Amino acid sequence: MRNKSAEKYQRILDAAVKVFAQKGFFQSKVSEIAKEAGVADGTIYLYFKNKDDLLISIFEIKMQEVIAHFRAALNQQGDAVAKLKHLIHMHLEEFQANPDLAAVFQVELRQSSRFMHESEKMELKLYLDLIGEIVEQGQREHLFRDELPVGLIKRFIFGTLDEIVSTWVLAGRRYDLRAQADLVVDLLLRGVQRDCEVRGQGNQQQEVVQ
Amino acid sequence: MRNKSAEKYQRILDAAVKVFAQKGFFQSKVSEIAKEAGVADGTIYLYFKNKDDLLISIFEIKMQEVIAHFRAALNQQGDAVAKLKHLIHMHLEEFQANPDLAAVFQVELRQSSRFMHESEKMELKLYLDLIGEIVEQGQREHLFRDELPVGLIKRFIFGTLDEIVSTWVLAGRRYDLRAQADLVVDLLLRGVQRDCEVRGQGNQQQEVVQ
Amino acid sequence: MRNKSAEKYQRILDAAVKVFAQKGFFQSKVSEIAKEAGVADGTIYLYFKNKDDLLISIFEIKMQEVIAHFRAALNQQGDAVAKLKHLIHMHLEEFQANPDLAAVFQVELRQSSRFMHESEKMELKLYLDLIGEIVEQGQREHLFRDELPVGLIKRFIFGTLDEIVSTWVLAGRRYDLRAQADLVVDLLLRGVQRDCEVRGQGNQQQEVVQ
Amino acid sequence: MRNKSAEKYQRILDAAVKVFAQKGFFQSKVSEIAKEAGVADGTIYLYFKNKDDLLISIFEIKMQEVIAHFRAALNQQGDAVAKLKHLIHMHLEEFQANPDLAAVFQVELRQSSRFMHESEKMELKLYLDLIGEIVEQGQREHLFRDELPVGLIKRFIFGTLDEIVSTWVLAGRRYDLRAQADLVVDLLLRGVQRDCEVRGQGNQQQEVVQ
DNA sequence: CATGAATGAGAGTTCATTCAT
DNA sequence: TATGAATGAACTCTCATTCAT
Repeated sequence: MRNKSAEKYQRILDAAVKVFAQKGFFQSKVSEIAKEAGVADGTIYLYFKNKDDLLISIFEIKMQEVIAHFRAALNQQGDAVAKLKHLIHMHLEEFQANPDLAAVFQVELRQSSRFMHESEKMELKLYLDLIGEIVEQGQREHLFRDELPVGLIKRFIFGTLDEIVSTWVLAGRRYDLRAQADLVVDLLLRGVQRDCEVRGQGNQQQEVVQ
Repeated sequence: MRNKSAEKYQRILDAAVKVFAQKGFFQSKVSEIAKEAGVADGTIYLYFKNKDDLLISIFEIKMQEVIAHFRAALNQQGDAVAKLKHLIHMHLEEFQANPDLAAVFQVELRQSSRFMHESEKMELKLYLDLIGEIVEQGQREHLFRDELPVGLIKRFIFGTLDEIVSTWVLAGRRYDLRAQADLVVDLLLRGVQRDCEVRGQGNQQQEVVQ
Repeated sequence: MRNKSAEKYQRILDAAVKVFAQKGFFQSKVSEIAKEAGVADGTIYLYFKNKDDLLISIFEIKMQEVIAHFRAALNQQGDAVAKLKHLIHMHLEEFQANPDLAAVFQVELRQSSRFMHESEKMELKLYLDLIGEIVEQGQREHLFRDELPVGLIKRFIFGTLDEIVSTWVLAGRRYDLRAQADLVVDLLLRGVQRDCEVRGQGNQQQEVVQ
Repeated sequence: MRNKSAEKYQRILDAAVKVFAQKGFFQSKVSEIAKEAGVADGTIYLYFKNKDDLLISIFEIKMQEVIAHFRAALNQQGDAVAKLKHLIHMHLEEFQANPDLAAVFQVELRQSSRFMHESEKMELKLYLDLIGEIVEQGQREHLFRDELPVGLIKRFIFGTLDEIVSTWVLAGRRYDLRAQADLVVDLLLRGVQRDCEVRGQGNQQQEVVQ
């Protein structure tokens, strides 16, 4: 029972990701998602409150998974610079590997009035916290500029990553997102690292947007 | 005649900005916009093809105005660093001064499938070009790192600004956007300037996000 | 399930016949038909593509029924003259018995641009074929003038019947349509029968139009 | 003034015939007719009460012209048989020469609820009267069967002509309508003429529908 | 738990008609 | 008379949600 339920819940969620990614939130019909998931329309309402809830749930579930996964991986890393590098790589790789999810996160999710206008987004805060912890560690380790407020820096880092992914999604996900990872690392570190230790890391450069 | 028409077109456009900003694109009813503009529902269709066209037109018209205005202002500035600083300030001030417009640009516009999926967005390209010109000038003047591809840098700059504004909009436009200008200037310049000339500009810091 | 669906389909079809007959196609609202059928507006769209399709379907379904019914009845008759007489009687009786259907066929159906302009009307062709077969049989039996082209004669017969019914409908269906049957038989037979065998059949006469 | 007005009235009427014929009554927009006539939308309402009135007026005006014209021409003819033959020829030639008018009369006019449902149609009665007079003359001259009621015979004649024209219009006006005139004359005369004088007129036959 | 037929509120859009100029 | 911008009532169709089976 448990498992069957959980499996159907998952199937609906995956179908929703796929359909939302393809058609956009408002263009997606509940009946399409149902068909994609191989269930009846009404069944969806046994697992989710409504269409909006379906979208929000995608975000919440996936973010929880991602945060748990990232947090575990970061514990394997040493100093803040190493952690930040790793986070950036994982962030980009995650979306590269799940392009439909990327589309939903970067575009469709923002079409849910509930998501956009309610200030909840607990999971987003948790992700920002994850970044914030790295920044704080970096400042404690005297690797990061400590005159910068953490609240701003974590948003700066997240914002850059978010923008990179959005641009990639809107450009049709045609180029290799991971290839930009090192460059992004370079740019972000230049912004946040203390002066002495920076200079002369990345001069890598490959595939370029247009 | 001319003026009356133009004035009504403007009134509808402004009403649409206001209503879209308040309610979101899909939640906004054409009849609400009509009422806000003080015209009949049908009148809107004398000036715009449909609801989608209304949204797209807001973007196009406003971008054209902004680009013309910014370009003129930038011509008053000297080197690329001065120009970039000024652009950043203008960008943030513009949205600060027109918060409804900011909401439409950063959130609602992305809800128009036509806007998101059609690769047009000519005006957006023109704005990126404007940034690109500054970057190229900076590289010619040996002020900006020339090993970085212009296409990426201009997106990096735009992306950061875009994200800053989006964050502000989504946070309820409660803090002073312009106050972040100098910090953003600092962060972005650190990323793009050549090593020697950077260091030790901004350590300013004021109002902070949350 | 089967039956419930079929029954609802039928109910909507009958309601449409009634409303179209009363108000005319363009004056009929889908919501009126729904109310008449005792279903929700949206239900109609589960069974018919749109309002136009509803009208076309009335024609197709009813014609299929009529053609099958007529063809079976005609097989009971002997020579072409007997068959033609019987067809005329059945044609007029059918509409007399279903005055709403008559109104839809003779007036409203011609208001559907799809019906009027698309050259389909397969069922109409099938009905003309039915008449054509009688004419051909009549020519084979040397009962009908064989110098006349079948294509014209069958249209002449159908046209006369069609006109008789239209006149009756437009006159408010106030008189007895069947009473004209024998006269029509007389007139049509005079037109198509070979010279020798005609003369002196009908001198019947009763109820007269106005 | 008079003339200018009359000329504009005429222009609008002609434009309406053309547009109604092309698009059908309900698909025709008043603004299209205005453009075709080279006047402003509002101007039409100076000459006609509304869209329906425009359609009715086409019928009335044209019928008045036709009746006057036909009546004059028929006075040149001798007996009822000659007159009927001439009427049939004129009827078919008139529509052949004005195909747009034919489309409006045979199809679009029946889409005006006012035309179809109001029992007025004075002009139609006048035309039926014209035919009726021929029939009465024919009975007086002992050329036509006098056991048949005039009311029926005139409708039979009109109905046949009407059907012939309708069939031609609905078939796309692709064949020569006049070519059928003699055949129609033959068929109709067989129906209404007294037995002795008929037989052996038409064996003509040419172009045939499909 | 699952189904999917049925619901019905709701919104975008059209277009005949008006009326200030 | 003539204009044509403005009006706003009205209608078709969609689709999230429900509930009897």
